Amino acid sequence: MSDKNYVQVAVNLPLKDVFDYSVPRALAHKIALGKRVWAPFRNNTIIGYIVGIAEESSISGVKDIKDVIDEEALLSKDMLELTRWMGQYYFCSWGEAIEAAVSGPFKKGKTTINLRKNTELLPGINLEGKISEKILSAHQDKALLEVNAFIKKQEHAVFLLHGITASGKTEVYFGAIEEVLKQDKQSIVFVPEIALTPQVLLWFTEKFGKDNVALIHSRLTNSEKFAQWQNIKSGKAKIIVGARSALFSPCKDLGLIVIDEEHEHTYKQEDVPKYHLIDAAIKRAQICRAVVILGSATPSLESMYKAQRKDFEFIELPERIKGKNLPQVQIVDMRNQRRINRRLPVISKTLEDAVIKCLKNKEQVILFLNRRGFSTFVHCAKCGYVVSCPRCNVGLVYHFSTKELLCHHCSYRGRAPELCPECNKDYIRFYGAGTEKVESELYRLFPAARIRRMDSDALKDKEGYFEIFDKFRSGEIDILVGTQMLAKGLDFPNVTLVGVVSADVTLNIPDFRSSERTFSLLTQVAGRAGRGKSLGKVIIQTHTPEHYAVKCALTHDYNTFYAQEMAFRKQLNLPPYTHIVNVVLRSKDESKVILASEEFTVLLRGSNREKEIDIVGASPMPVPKVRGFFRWGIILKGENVFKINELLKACFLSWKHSSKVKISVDVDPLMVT
DNA sequence: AGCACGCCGACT
DNA sequence: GTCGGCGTGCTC
Repeated sequence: MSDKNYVQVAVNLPLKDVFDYSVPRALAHKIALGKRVWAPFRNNTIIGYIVGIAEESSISGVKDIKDVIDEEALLSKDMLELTRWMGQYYFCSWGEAIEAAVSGPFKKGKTTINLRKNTELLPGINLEGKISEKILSAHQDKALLEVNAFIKKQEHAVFLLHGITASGKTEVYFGAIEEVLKQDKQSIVFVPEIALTPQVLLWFTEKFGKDNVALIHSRLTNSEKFAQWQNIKSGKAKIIVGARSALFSPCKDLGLIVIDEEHEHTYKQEDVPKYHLIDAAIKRAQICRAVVILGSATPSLESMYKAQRKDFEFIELPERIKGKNLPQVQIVDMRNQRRINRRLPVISKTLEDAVIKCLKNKEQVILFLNRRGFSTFVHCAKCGYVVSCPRCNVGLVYHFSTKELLCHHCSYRGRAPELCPECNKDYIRFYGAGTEKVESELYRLFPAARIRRMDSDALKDKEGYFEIFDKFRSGEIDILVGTQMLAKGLDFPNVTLVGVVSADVTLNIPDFRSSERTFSLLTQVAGRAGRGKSLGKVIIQTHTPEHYAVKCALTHDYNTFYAQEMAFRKQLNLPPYTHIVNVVLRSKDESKVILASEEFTVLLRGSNREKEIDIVGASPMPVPKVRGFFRWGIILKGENVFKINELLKACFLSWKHSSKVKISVDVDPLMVT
């Protein structure tokens, strides 16, 4: 019998994947895959993860590991496989991917944590869980039957559940989870934002009892995370509700993954490893033969495309439940509005009248504008000077509440100049409306109404997300104005009017997905109207009423939107027909970034022998300067991410660049040009 | 990434 | 002289 003398160890550095270490005899019995070790590295000791065990090593001068940290493996075999795939797909090291999978309480080599008393999810509430028999619609019933067939077979499959707003997707999730429970397996349910977890948690605890439900998201304390982690690991918690990080829940036996609002961009992690939850969750489900349900009223083109290619099973819920009719949508062409003092009104006469009617009927109104602040454009009317961020060069936004100019890229703060810094004249003028401006207009137009603003600025003081929503639901607020955080799937039965102050904000973002974002946002926002007894109404103000994203939202027509948008993507060879890998170079020294990106582009082009990969760039990023760093990007397009990554890896190996230039790689980025 | 080494210019 | 900025190479 030969000794297990060597281990392969992954470390949290952007380096090669694994390092070999020898195992001293005294530690030999403690070695196992997925355990952490203390490893000598250069002249200090770092944490490593055992990802392989071998009888020999080709490395000369291997060092002994110093200690084995864990009694029991921290990472399961499945988790090692998942993280290895993540590293390969998202162009980071295995160790970096593992680091993302390690929960807070286990960071820095910790193995346990003192539990604080109050780690209960819903303190004071004692929910037993009542399996209430809801009568499903024919469509829901059919959907559930299809999903449960796979769950029963314990076979992996991905379902795309396209259900219009208020079509009862949740009931399908419930039914699938019940089926998984019969097998004594676990389910993970993802929601796009931490702010939504309490609501969803409540639904699930009401249904399944609070002992069966766990919660995972990044804002829990380490003590709370540890308690939840243990409940999941032991198999006690059967349903895990969570945000993105719940992907790494240490499930004993995972049978189902539900991703609600699958089109949401928050499912993409913005820092390394820059993974997309959908792809990573599908990978995890493949590994453990679990079923995945992706639910949305406006599926991402990526998911819909896969459904059409039969990579995903496709299910539709085409009707709203029990007589909740789709709201009537009306478009107001802002180009036809009468100017007042040479300015276009923020709120059109049509919208104003509709609000008045609502208030008269004691109904509630949601006004939506995806832009914070008061004035989004501050300039000198005499010489044209635009007040911009010194670190990012983008226009500063005037915030009325703080009387400050704020950079929405880097949070730079400054005072609004009284005289133009360029020509010294008293002609500084404020243009462009944000949520604060809408709020002040509302006070002017409807002095008797109870108005509240909800955006990330408003949440900073006194009231939180939930308090405002509670007050709105209980009728203490008549008009709620805010950014896209209002669009999420919450129910307000008394809301009969939803106004989109400007559909153009999202439409004009210079990104190839701006139409998709706009259509989906308009549809989601419109879905907030008419959830109660009375018919809802939606008013969309825009300067481009002829745009297909706006037109399709008008008629709730996903299929037409999909067809048009796909034609556009096909023409430009964009996702979902291809995959994009974005290489971003940044430096405080502008000439160094330009030089490096041009050099690297030449290198990439030279190595791209088969011409399989489309190389675009190098060019400055849409926001070329952020926090004083100049940014240039190279876009790589191809059908196969692994092939793009191969090319990248080869070029990185044969290229030395200035240490002043930092490089990051984003696979399947959400934003490019 | 983070650190040591070695090369240059420019200052008490 | 020597301090420090920066490119280069390496980490089992």
